[in-house]
Amino acid sequence: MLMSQLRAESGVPIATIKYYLREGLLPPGEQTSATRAEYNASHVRRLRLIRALVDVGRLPLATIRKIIEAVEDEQTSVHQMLGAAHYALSLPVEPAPDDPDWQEAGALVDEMITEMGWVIYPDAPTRAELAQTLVSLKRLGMPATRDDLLPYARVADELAREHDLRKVRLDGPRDTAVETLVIMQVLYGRALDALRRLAQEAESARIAGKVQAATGPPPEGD
Amino acid sequence: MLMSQLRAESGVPIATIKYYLREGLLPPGEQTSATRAEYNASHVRRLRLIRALVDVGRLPLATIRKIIEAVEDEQTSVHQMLGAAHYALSLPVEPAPDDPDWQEAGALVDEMITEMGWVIYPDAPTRAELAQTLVSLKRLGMPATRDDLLPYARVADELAREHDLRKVRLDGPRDTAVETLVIMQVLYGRALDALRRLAQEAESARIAGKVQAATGPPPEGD
DNA sequence: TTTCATTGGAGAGTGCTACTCTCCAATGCA
DNA sequence: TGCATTGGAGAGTAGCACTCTCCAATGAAA
Repeated sequence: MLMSQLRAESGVPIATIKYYLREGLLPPGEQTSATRAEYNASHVRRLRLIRALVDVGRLPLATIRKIIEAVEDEQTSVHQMLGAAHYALSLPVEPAPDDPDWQEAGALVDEMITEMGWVIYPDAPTRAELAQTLVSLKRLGMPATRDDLLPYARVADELAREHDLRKVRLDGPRDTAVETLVIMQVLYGRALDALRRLAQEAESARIAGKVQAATGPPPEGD
Repeated sequence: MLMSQLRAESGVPIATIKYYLREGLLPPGEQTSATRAEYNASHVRRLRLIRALVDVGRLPLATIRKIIEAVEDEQTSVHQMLGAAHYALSLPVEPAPDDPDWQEAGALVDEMITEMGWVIYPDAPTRAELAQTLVSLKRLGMPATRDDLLPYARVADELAREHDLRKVRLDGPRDTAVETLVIMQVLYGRALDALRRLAQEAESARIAGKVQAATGPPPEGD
């Protein structure tokens, strides 16, 4: 498959494909002559993954590249790749160990992890990310208590056990496993986000008893 | 409160405050002379809201502005404001009515909404956003069925009913209600995202029976 | 009363991301 | 032989979110 066919299959413009090649997001094709390279179905698949993570998942290319690098490093196990993917997906947070709010938030996160019986790497960046979110909530005058947080944790646990990880074939090919996992995390995350909005809208309409007022578009859209 | 004090209270640099004023994200202070304006606690609160939505929620300023405009329009009811906020929060999606994948996804979304007993405005952009996510999943070779989706919908419904909206005082002041709602949607959304990652990590570690390998940092961080 | 740092405001400039465009020589199909 | 296509490199662009510079008016301090 030549680049123009890759473009046709994936829908991604050639200039963008060239850019992804340069950035290392897409592995080079097999060079058949000085001006020809052969691409295959894995390239199409990779392009579709990138586009889904960019368009739907709103992930920056730097994050996608980190995930792809982990996938392509033959040294890492499937579980290390999962760790690397989670590492890449968490927002960078600078811890403020002197801030009492930060300490309190960290303690709450740890307490909740214990309560849920989760075994988590102590330095997992996701811990810090969650703590940061709790700090923000407190600053906004809406501190989250243990009881506020636990329902969300239980729901996350249920979804991870019963659904997210059920789709991932951990014994299958390495790249497929992490790809599936990232897709479950990111795209189902987006779906869950949208579903929460739909549920909120429905519930708000129910409370208000008047549907149209609750759901009309704003005065001016774009 | 002068601008320099507003800066001290909120932690936001003066140049940025000025920028937010220009962009209409922050209402002007009360002008007391040609070179002096008085700010108050509502300005501090607004700045904290903006920073939380930017830093934690990763929302673009354009989205935040739309939400703020809805809040500040005295004409709209609390429920219209909720609609406007959801409208602003949904990713822009261009529908492809000719695409069979799109039609199938839309049908699945409608079926699920009916199944959940939700009453949703027919043109709600969140519908289209969810449909778009389903199309992406299909393109990636992981089509979501009714049974894949319903558990997530049930979870969203439970959280909206039992937690998200419980915190919102719909009978209270307009601005507070929408602010609370947006915070619940966006910040708890981030928290849920992080919790799902923690739960996945814990579950993956449980399956693998080896914690360290699953959670170590990637070969090179930044 | 005279400094002189501060203030509000406007405009231009910056850094980053994610492309997108232009150019070019080598190639390979017609 | 002719000429569009290809791969590759570099520069250019658009949008976003600031950030910097400048300025005259001001008001607190000396």
